[in-house]
Amino acid sequence: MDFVVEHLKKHGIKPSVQRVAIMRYLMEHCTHPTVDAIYCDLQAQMPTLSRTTVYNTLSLLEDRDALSVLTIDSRNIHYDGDTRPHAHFLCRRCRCIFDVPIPPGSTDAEPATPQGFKVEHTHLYYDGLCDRCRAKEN
Amino acid sequence: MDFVVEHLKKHGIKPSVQRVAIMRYLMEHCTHPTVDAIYCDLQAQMPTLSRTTVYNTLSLLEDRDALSVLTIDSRNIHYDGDTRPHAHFLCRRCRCIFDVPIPPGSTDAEPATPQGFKVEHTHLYYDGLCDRCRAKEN
DNA sequence: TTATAAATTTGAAATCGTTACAAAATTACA
DNA sequence: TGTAATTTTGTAACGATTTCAAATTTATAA
Repeated sequence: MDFVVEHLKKHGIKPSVQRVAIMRYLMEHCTHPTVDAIYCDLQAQMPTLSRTTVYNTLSLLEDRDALSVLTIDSRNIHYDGDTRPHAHFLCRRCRCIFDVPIPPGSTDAEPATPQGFKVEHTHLYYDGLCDRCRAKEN
Repeated sequence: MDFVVEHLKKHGIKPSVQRVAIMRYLMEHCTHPTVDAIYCDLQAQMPTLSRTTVYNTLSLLEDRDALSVLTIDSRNIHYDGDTRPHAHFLCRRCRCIFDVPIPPGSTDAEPATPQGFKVEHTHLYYDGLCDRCRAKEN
């Protein structure tokens, strides 16, 4: 079975044409796309696709933990189809988001949240300048 | 000299009445306020304060690293006058943001960013349920 | 002090991302 | 095949943020 359909089913989501297309887009692109990027790219092949459907679907995927929501960029929400643990880096100049491995030491560190708190997700974000932009900056 | 004025000067910011009021608000409240919270609260004492000034000032403070911008909540940007390293927890139910100490092990862990990248800020975010909401959830 | 320039603040209008909602289309099921 | 449930769609509304030019305040020089 298609790995995208399988992924949706595993998270209790009925695989409609639109949902599969959106989930596939997320799993096949490592660009951490915004709603708009997903909508614009997919609309080329699915002319009837609605922006609302993209919003609805991403919201559903989020609720079922089938994707990761990146809030690293204050200007736009980005989405990541790769839910395995990894950190992210946002370049403040080109505004690209890069995947970064979690530093070895910090993986095992337990969140120091107060008693009774239930941690469901952890996000490690960096920002600064990527190599290209760092060169251009001077 | 007033510690707020001092803080602004240290970051190369001319301490106007509005800037001091906004920076003071951030330093005296540990609520991680939104633009709206800052604006509404301060307007009670400063009736002529403009929303645009709050936006302008927060943007200036961010550029000069005089505050910390929290992107943990996808619905709203929050601001933190405490720039010392610490993590944050967002409750998905009450949407409160809590300060969390950085877990001992992870502090020294160097970011595993690619060669040539310049890390300027690090953010560690958790989300889930706070103790109160966890109790109510059932 | 007074005049002039520079910096800051203000409010209105525009913009942009997101949500609400009801109708249309599709899918599941009796 | 008919009916109910689910999903998708497009429009309108909403809310946060930005733009922008005028008004105000502050700094500087005569």
